[in-house]
Amino acid sequence: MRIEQTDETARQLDAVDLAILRALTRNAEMSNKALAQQLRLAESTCAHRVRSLRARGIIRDTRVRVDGAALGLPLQGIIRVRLGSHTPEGVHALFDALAATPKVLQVFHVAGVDDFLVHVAVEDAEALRDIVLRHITVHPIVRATETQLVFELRDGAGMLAEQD
Amino acid sequence: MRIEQTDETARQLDAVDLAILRALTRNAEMSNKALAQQLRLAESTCAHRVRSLRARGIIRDTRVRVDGAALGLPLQGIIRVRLGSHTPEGVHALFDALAATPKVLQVFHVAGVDDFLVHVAVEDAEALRDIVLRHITVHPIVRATETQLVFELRDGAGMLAEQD
DNA sequence: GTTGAAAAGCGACCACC
DNA sequence: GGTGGTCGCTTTTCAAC
Repeated sequence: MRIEQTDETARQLDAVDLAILRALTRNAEMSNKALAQQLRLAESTCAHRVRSLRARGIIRDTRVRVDGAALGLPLQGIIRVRLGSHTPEGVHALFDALAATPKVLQVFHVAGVDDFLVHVAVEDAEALRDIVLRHITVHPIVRATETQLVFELRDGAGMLAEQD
Repeated sequence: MRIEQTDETARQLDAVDLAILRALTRNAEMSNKALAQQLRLAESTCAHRVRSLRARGIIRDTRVRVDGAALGLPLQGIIRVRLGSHTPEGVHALFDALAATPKVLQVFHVAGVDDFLVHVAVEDAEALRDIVLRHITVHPIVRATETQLVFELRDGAGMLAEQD
């Protein structure tokens, strides 16, 4: 584990903070007691650190992750969206509409070949078509879409991985 | 809220289960007591439901989300990866390597124009180039990459949204 | 910033409906 | 499947280092 901090934002995070973030990023159900034991801290110290990380906004929130298949949404897709016009109002309105669409998990507003990448979870191929036709290409601003089926989605090593 | 369940997998999830999932998907820090009050359930009933959802794998896990900018990784990108050959061993090995790369948040294995979409968080443009050159295009199986900068990433309405 | 010890709150379990 | 009560543990708080 690297101890010294290099850049200005990370300077306020020491090795203990990073260890806490690593643990809670893997499993946030862990009790404060267990976390303190693992890091060889007093329970009160550990609780204090965690509260501070939340207060500073470094820990944004805590969420459960739901199994899509168990919910009847076994299929995932990425819909690449290209626009025909790019007025700020039009782009923002579409962004809002995409994010508000049921079964949409994440919306990436990107620079590059595409304008948006829409990650969705659906029950079957027909539901996927429904989203594309009834929620995306209905917007006149959308010039073209291209849908990619997700075979598998894995978590990466993440922001807190040791450098290699 | 729709009460009746239509498809077979969701049949085992009633309106109360869905309400629990909706709440914990937004904020998993909520205490069992608060959750029970919100849903007008007895605390023991509520706890029983939540434990059952976990045991059945419908709730996969609980995680904190960390602010990338606060950690010194303010830039996000999507790297689209196309392969030159598609042997199962080669594809799997690359999948493993991508998921194990520091600063990689998610890896999508997809069908379509591309083979993988790699979502990364980095400190600056040079770090992005480093990932592409030193962790992705180094693999001989990779034919081409195309990088898209992420302007903004929003959560969608999600799997539990009411149908519209 | 860190610690240990008391007080307050919470969740696990039980018999019962 | 849902209810209310008791017990044991965890978290919070606080004075002190």
